[in-house]
Amino acid sequence: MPKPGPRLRLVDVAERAGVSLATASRALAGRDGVSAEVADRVRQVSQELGYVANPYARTLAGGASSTVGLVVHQIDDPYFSEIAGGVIQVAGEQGLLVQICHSGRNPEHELRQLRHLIAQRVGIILIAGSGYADPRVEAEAKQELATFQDLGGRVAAIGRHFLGVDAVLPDNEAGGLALGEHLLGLGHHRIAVAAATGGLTTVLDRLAGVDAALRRHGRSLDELPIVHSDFTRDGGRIAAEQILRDHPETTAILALNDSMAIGVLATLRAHRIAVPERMSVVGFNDVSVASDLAPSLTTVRLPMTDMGRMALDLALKPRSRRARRRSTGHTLVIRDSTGPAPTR
Amino acid sequence: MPKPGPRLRLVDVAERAGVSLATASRALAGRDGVSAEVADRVRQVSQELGYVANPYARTLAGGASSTVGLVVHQIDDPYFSEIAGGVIQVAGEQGLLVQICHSGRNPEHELRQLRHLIAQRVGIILIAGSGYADPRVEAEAKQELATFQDLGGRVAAIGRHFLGVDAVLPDNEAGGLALGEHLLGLGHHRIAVAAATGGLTTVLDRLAGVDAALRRHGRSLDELPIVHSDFTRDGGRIAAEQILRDHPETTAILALNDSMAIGVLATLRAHRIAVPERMSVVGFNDVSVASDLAPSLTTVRLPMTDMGRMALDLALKPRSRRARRRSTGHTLVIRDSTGPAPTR
DNA sequence: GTGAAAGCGCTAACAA
DNA sequence: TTGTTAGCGCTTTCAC
Repeated sequence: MPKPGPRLRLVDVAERAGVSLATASRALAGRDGVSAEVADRVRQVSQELGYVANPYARTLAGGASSTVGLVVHQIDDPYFSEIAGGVIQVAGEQGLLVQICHSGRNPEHELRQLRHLIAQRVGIILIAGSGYADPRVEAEAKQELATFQDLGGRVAAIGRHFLGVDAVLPDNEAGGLALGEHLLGLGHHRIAVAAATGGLTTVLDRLAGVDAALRRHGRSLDELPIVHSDFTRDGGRIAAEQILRDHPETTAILALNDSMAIGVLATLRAHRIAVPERMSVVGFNDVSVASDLAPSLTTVRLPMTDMGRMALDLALKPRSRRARRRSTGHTLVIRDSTGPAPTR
Repeated sequence: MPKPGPRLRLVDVAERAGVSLATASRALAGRDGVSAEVADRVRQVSQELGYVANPYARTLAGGASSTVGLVVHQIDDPYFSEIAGGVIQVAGEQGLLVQICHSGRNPEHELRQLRHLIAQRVGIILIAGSGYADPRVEAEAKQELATFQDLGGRVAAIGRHFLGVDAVLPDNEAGGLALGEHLLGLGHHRIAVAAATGGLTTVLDRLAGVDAALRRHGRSLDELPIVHSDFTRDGGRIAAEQILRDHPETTAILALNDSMAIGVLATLRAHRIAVPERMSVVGFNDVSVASDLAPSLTTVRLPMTDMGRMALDLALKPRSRRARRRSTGHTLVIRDSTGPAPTR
């Protein structure tokens, strides 16, 4: 592995500006104890020379770590890549670097990544993706993050409530409610749910929303077939096959995210089942391709890019006594994959 | 921004193992000059204590930088997020960190990002996305990367030939040829091309392939309408609108990437033009949704995830005298968006 | 307001 | 084979 070469150092800037190392450092850090003119001159010179501080030296000397660690399940899942896009935007504006690593939807692996990031002394950790309903699974990560924060690190979560850190929380329950109401409003009584594994809070929250909608109509989630699979297209395919086999009377499939909905649509197409004439389908998230599918997908829009931005914004604020929570809002986007329940 | 807290240091490990700092350093780095037993004991102790080296101190002291800088146009473009997925996989296996930044399809911004990464002392730079046909545009980046390499950095490009560095090169020309042959074989004579801006080598290479196919049939690219737009869905929409307006006799649209093809399909759907009965459409890349569109998209598959892996693999090898080139291979994937040219 | 000097934790010469 | 020591480039006391 390569070694860094000789480059512009702060002394060079200081020399050119005719000040001491310490003054130059203060000026560039924007700390006070430097006269305005001197500070300006230093910044000017630094600009001209194209000086960029060596982050290793800076961090080692007890300065700020300017790197953000972002933990996602899988970067090539559009949900996460859009979030990452938002994070990278803000980071770019702030001159921060973003390190991305995969947790692979696996709590143990996630914990390893977390520890690695902490050992690497990142300044900020952003952790995205559903949390686990079982508090024991979250406990270690929570502990690790708490220690990290006590040592001065900053943390924000995206889509997890039980980590004891600042969090951006998608409107999962409200979104589930909106989808449920939408399908019920179209006259669907035989609704099946394509869900991910039950241990995820995202799944539980979205289901709770659906349940709330059903209860408004004097029904409940218990009556619906819920097939548990993965939050992926393949998961959607598997769930759809099972629904078609075990619950042929179904007129609407509610997939708990868009990836699953895409898998559901593919399966229905393979079975030559008309959407929405014979079967309505809804997803969740509104990833960018949702509008380009055929039929285009009715779904709940979450502002993924903004969620990434919000998370980093939160983490850039000083830590507060209590963990902050930011709700994302949501929008029901009605497209062509849903229609009135077929009349028999 | 936070400061790192007090943590385990190498001296602590050395002390516990009853050796000096230097010996401990050597033992953990796996360098020789340490007896096997001592080395083992040090590693043992380090393990037990859960010691992880401080990368800032390590790098500052002239050690290896273990971070990889990955420059992509836009991480939430599936082409790039799949590449990033491959890079992150390999990096995870090697214990490397991946820093991702956006160039935003803008040579100047890309140059800034490059300089920033270099200033940040990353050890490896991976640069993905089409290069520019104008050598002057590439010149600065090329120069910057050459200097970086001379200082011991490693670089690999994905999809760019003119950077003078190791490169993973997608089969753009051969893929273009395959698509051209496919459409001509279906009897299409009125083919229009939805291309991105002409300054990109990817565009030129793919067009060259199409031209080669045409020439085999006694024709040439000059006869075809080529609409230049962006490598995005919106770009595809704009191009399709223009093609429909100016070249209504067209029976096949060849989009130079899948994003554009998706935009083209959306536009055709809006115009109620049947695909493939009245119009065939092809894309390029085979992003994962291509198979889930309706109609599913005929396209050329590039192994994006592998391309990411290959690029990092290349960069991890020692630099060779001449820049290496790895071709990716490609596969024509025929799906439902192409059919025989309509007979009049 | 400014400068001199002491580290931060590590690697790599240089000694032993 | 092992230990000692001088930096790497920066931030931050502590003097002035």
